[in-house]
Order: sequence, then structure tokens, then C-alpha cells
Amino acid sequence: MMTIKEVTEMTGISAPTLRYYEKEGLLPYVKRNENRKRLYDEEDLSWISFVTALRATGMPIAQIQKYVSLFKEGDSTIAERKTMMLHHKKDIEKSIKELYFNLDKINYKLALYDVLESQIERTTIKI
Amino acid sequence: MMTIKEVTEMTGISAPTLRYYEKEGLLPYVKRNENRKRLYDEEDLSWISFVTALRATGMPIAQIQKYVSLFKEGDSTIAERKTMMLHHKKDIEKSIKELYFNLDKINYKLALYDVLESQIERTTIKI
DNA sequence: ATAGAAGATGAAGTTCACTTGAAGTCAAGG
DNA sequence: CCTTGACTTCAAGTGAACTTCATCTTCTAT
Repeated sequence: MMTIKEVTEMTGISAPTLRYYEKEGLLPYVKRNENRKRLYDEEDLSWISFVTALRATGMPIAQIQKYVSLFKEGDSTIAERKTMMLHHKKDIEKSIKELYFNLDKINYKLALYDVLESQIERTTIKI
Repeated sequence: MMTIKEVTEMTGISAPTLRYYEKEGLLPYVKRNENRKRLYDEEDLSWISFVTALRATGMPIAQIQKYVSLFKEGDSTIAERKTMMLHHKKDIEKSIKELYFNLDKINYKLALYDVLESQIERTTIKI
């Protein structure tokens, strides 16, 4: 069992953010010691890692909330949770495609700069 | 020359956003007619498209502002602008890598759901 | 000529995801 | 004993990127 400080050091997530995620219901079942201090176990860490992956791929807090509340309902929600993940997977794949598409535009701009620079060079050395 | 409405229809960007981008200095040289209504030409459209690509790839407004102000300074800033684009290209490539990395975690979760579902099926038909 | 749609402006409001502040509890060390 | 530091809670504040509002002007169609 780890303290909040150890978790922040391991994950790079700030203590206020961990408390905020827990308050919003993104981290089920974080336990406390006799003095109400949070104690994180391996399962908490894997929730943190999962929530972090969802956030990093753009899933809003509200949707993660929904996912976690379905999880708490138990096995009867497995199909719905799987559907959520499938949709999110599609969203991520779309984001990646759009990033590639826009990266192409940036690369085109960079190619123009190469042309510009070689023109300037030719002008400077008066060819 | 197109009106703001035609541009919103072409690009899907709202008129308030176009005005906001212009006010923030992201769209240089948008002209007006005799009654101060905006008129967009081809060059404006290509700026809009470029700014949109930068935004869609996560470049903050402030950095686009800087880029456009360098552009307005003229050819002496070409090297600096190219450097900005090279850095941004690196950032995009990093984002794409991170998306793939996190997509793997989602796919792992999905694989677990497949296992869970087949377990449930076996339980139901009592094998 | 006049209603209604479209455009302009500046200021204020919204949303999201945190972050910071204020005030209190508790254990350990000098 | 008492200070320090790591926690706690709840509320308020922040920053980014728009969006909406109020008010005014201008164009278009009947």
C-alpha cells in the first residue's frame, strides 16, 4: 500500500489531481488508513494507469465517470462497457488519421521553406 | 471574394471564431468592403486552412500568433518560422506515438472483455 | 418603404480540467 | 512541547479557446 506522495512520484500525476479524480468517481475503492489518509494498492494503480490512458486519448471526465459507474454495477454492464471502449478506439483511430492528415500540411509547408531557402541562397550568391 | 457566411459554409468554422481568429492576429490581411464587411480571398482561405491544421494538431493560439507576426516581418524570419514548424512536426509525431501507445492499452482492455464474455458464455451453457 | 436576414463590435459568459488557497488534523523529530 | 511536514476537506480561482449577448448598421426582397 502506497501513500499519495509515492503515487505522485511513480505516476507524475499531482496529488490534487488524484484527489480530484477520486472525488469525481474515476478511481473506485481507494482505501484509507485509520487517520483517513489515502492508501493506494496495485488495483488502484492500474485504475490510475487506465484513467490516464483514457484522458490522454481525449476521453472526457464525464465519460470516464460513466464507465466507472458501469463497472461498479457489475458484470451485467460488460457489454455496454465493451461498446464504450470500441467507440473510443474508433475515436482514437480517427484522431490519429486526422493528425497524419494535418501533419501532411505541415510537411508541405516545410517543403515550401526548403524551396524558399534555396531561392534565397541562389539570390545571395548571384547565380 | 467571399463573405464570412460563405467561408463558414465552406470551412465549417463559425463566424464568431473567424472574427476571433482575426482579432487575435491569426489571419493577416482580411479585407473589408466599403461598409466594413469582411471579404475573404483565396489567400485568406489558405491561411484559414493552415491555422486550422495548426489548431487541430494542438498548437496554442499564442504560438500561431507568434508565427503570423514573424510572417508579417518578412523574409528575414524564414529560418525562425521553419524552426517553429520543425518543432511542431516533432510534437505531432510525439502525439501520434502517444496515441498509439495508449490505444494499445485500450486494445488490451478490449481483449480482456473478449475473454470475460467467452467465460460468461461457458458459464451460461454449463460446459 | 419596411421587415427581416446578415454583419459588426465589445464585453461578458461558458466549458473543461485542473490548480490553488484557506483552514484544519495528525505523527515524528529536536 | 512545539514546530514541521504530509496529509485532509471544501471552496474558489485559473487558463485556454471559444461562444453568446446586446446593440447597432447594412443589405435584400416584397
